[in-house]
Amino acid sequence: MQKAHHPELGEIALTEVMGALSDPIRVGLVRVLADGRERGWGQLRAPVAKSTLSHHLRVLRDAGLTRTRQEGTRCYVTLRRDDLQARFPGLLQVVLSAMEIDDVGSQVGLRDGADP
Amino acid sequence: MQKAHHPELGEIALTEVMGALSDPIRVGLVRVLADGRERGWGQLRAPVAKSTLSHHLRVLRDAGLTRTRQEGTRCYVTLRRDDLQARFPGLLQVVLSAMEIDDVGSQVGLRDGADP
DNA sequence: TTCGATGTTCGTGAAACGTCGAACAAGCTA
DNA sequence: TAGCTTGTTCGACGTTTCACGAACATCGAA
Repeated sequence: MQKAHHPELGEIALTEVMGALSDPIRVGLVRVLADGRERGWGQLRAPVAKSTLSHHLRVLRDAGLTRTRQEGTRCYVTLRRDDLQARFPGLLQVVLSAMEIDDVGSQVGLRDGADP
Repeated sequence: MQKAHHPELGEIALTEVMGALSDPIRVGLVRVLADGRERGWGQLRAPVAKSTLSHHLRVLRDAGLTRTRQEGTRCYVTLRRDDLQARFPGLLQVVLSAMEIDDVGSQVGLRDGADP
């Protein structure tokens, strides 16, 4: 496990963000993280193999949507709300609303036992 | 040339919209159409072969972002601003702003002679 | 009717994507 | 030390995407 790359604020590209949000699993992950709380990798529940989940989290990270922090063998993920707001004002908010409207990504959630 | 399929308002899917906006050429096309005016196919200028341009316009159409109208052998394209606003309020506006910020899609424009 | 202009469709190829299981690396724990 | 847990990485596979030129269909003009 090596240190993950996170794009700087100014490096966040719109087309990458859009591409990252073009997959239901990833949209679901963003929805789960939408409340701004940090979540452990293990708390995330998605109907894919763990290698696939790792891949999707990487895409989100590379696009600048999330930040991953490592602690021992565990990882914690957060949505980069402030950075996104600074880079593309209003985008995240509106996209989160759109996710609700379309109810996309609802197959992703938190493992039982995670606090709401 | 057969009649193109346009998704209904309620059929417009967020992930498809996002996917459609994950390509610089298509973002550029949306920017060109952002003022709400109808544009002829021939007015559009993009650094790709015409078959490729046709492909991109199809992706935009299938995603519900644009509407294509046929008149004789010519096609006219418009952005479905009202439909998008109804389906995902605020999304288009915010994305258009983000396009400006990132200056993505500026390689696409109008052919000389088209009124601003 | 013949010609030219206009887009779409087809065939192709290269690249990217989503998915999986297996293998791996790194750090706790016993 | 050995073993377990956690997540990443590595092929492999099939699908999708983007790109092009060529062929085609359709309509208007000559």
